[in-house]
Amino acid sequence: MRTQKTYRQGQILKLVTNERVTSQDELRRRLRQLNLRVTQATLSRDLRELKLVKTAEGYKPLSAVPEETTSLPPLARAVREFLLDLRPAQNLLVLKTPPGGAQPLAAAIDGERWKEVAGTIAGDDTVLVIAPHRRARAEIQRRLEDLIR
Amino acid sequence: MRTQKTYRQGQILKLVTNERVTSQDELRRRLRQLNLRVTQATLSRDLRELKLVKTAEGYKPLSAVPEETTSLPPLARAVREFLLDLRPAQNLLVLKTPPGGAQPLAAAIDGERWKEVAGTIAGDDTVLVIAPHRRARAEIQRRLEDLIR
DNA sequence: TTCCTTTTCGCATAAATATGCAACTCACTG
DNA sequence: CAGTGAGTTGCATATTTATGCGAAAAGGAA
Repeated sequence: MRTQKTYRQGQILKLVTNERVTSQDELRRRLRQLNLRVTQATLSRDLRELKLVKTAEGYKPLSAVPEETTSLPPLARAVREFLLDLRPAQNLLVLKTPPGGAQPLAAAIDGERWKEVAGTIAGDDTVLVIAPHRRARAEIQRRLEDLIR
Repeated sequence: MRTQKTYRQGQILKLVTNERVTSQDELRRRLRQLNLRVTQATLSRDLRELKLVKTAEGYKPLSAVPEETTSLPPLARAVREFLLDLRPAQNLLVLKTPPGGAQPLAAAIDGERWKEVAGTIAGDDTVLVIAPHRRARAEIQRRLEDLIR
């Protein structure tokens, strides 16, 4: 039966997109209800072939996700690429980057034209972000930290 | 040190997008070279927070991959949604679907206007695809099977 | 058919990942 | 300050996933 595998993988796709399946063993049990009996080992192989990945919310397709980097807004990209450390100091925020990363990161922040940012000063591996007051600094910090994830 | 975690996750992002990291333990060793010492357990938590998933090619971001379904060409979507089984018979191809799935699947195939397809007939849960000859049938079969993955 | 090659799959187990729990650190509060 | 609560981490271990290998099945060729 050549179509056995194809059929099974079709079912897997269907199951996985419709409900939350969080382990291969759970998937195995669901398939058994459809009268498909296979081992976890086979499912491990199937999932790889189908490019389904395990997430906190169950298995999901990963068809097209090569370079998310190229599709991100500039600041998000810069933060992901350069921001190594971030520390608050009153109304200031000190950002650390790898050598040479400060200028591009500062430029990206400037580019956002956030009203909370009074200005930035970039050295080689450090950016100083100046906010009018602590409250503003906290907000900037929050936004940057959100971008990291 | 509140920024410890943030810093580490920044490094993880950087590492993972630049090189191929295939296990948490490997990631742990790479981080150690940067003088970041944490256990695999912590990395497991970090990866989840960063929404990085394990793929055959290493860890990858899963930020934007909610509904691939909506962005797929119609046939690919229909195949994924409805095609349960596929069996060749000379110059014919018999496709099985869940009840009611045959019409939409057949419509999607028709929509492709493949020259190898002489025509289709759709019942309730079965589609018959008619090809001019075996060779053409094989080609259609191949394309459909490719779409499954 | 019969023989050969390729693919699929289970078994057993290795490898990798997730998590309950307790320790520790901060930031605050009374 | 002591006390409280939230957040972070390591440890130990449970749970989950991957894989080497051999058996069986499928697909072709002659």
